[in-house]
Amino acid sequence: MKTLKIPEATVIRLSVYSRYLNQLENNGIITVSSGEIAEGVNGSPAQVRKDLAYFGEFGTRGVGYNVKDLNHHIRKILGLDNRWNVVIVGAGNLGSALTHYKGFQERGFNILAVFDNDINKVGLRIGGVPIYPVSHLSEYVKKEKVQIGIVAVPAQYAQEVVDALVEADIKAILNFAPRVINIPGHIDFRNVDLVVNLEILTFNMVNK
Amino acid sequence: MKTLKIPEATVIRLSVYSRYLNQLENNGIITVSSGEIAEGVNGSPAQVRKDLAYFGEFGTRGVGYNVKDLNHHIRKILGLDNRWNVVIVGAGNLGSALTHYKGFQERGFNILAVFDNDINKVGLRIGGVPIYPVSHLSEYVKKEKVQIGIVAVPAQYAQEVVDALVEADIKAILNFAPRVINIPGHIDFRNVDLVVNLEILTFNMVNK
DNA sequence: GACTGTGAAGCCATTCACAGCT
DNA sequence: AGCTGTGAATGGCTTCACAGTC
Repeated sequence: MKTLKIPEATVIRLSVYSRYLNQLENNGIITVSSGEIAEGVNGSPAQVRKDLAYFGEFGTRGVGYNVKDLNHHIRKILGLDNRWNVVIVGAGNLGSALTHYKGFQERGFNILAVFDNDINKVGLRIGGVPIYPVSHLSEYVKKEKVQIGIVAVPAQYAQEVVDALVEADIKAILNFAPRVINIPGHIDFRNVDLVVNLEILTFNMVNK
Repeated sequence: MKTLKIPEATVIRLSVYSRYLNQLENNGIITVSSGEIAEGVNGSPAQVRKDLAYFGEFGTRGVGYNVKDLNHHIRKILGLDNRWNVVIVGAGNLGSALTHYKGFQERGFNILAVFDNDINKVGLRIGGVPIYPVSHLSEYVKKEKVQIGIVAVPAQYAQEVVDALVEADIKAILNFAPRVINIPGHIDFRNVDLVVNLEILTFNMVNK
């Protein structure tokens, strides 16, 4: 749809703007300026305006932005105007925590099922979400039209889990396993690497 | 120490290179070229060389890099030549998962304690790590020389927990709460935002 | 007067291409 | 011949500054 290339940093900020706008909406605030948004998210006014300008003209000169309208636009831009089906692979500590995580539901993500190979976990539920064996993963993803897979298995199993998701024609994957993953370019893929994040902190502490 | 400004992207890649070099070391591989590293981490050879060149000359022309030496250098650059004391605030699902997470210990992070206000959790242990009340947080951080705090509390408590860590003169904070945090500039601070990561994926799926 | 939208400038990171070693 | 180290070129993101609108 959009052909113009959008910086990933802009997309990240849009998500943060949206969360801030939710807050303003809850406080009954009608109008907001780029400067106020900037203050609320620790950014700059010019950045806010530039980010929004990629997608249209949402504001009124001399006035600012309508909070509700703008938030609606941003949610639509982010694809949050309808809900997404998600599965989590790995029912260990991290997988369980992600399954319980309230923030996903609130933002339009339906966590449909968790997959694990531990025979003692299969059949149980995590906060209402059923646990199935990994052998059923591909079939389930196809049948239930799951678009997003979250990988929270130990590093050595991550590639095979990703392969199974790819085979099932998943659209996007969020990977928590600390391992370089090979994946065809047409699938959206992101890593969340907990150790790397800590090591950036130690680097900064040591090099100053 | 290092005055030259290093791109954050470079630091992230160094952490990934180091993990890949561990793998090579375990496989008994002695020498590696920038091209092989690039292949192993889905990067480019020029990028690998440029990243390393910020910190010195670690390779031999015509030959490549000594795996063990290079890994040692990178770990030192990242500040991993000695261990770090870490506390986790929040003993909920996410805090528990992070406490159990094996990857931290392996890379030199000692998780000393977890803090929570739930009276039913205080006094218990998570995989051997004791849970203390949040009221003891500042005192503990000072006394035990904790350098890194991980914040895994609900969003509405995140700022006050951060304030307590700042007051205790913590050096760095990794925040998992989906909330904009205000923090003095001299403290190293990073967000890991799970929802934002999913929303980047949905943005990419919708806009193609 | 206030605030948005945007071309231009400035800044930063990545890629290129080749000189320099082994 | 092979591979590193690096200045130069390119590409991309952010900031600036102001014209346009209410």
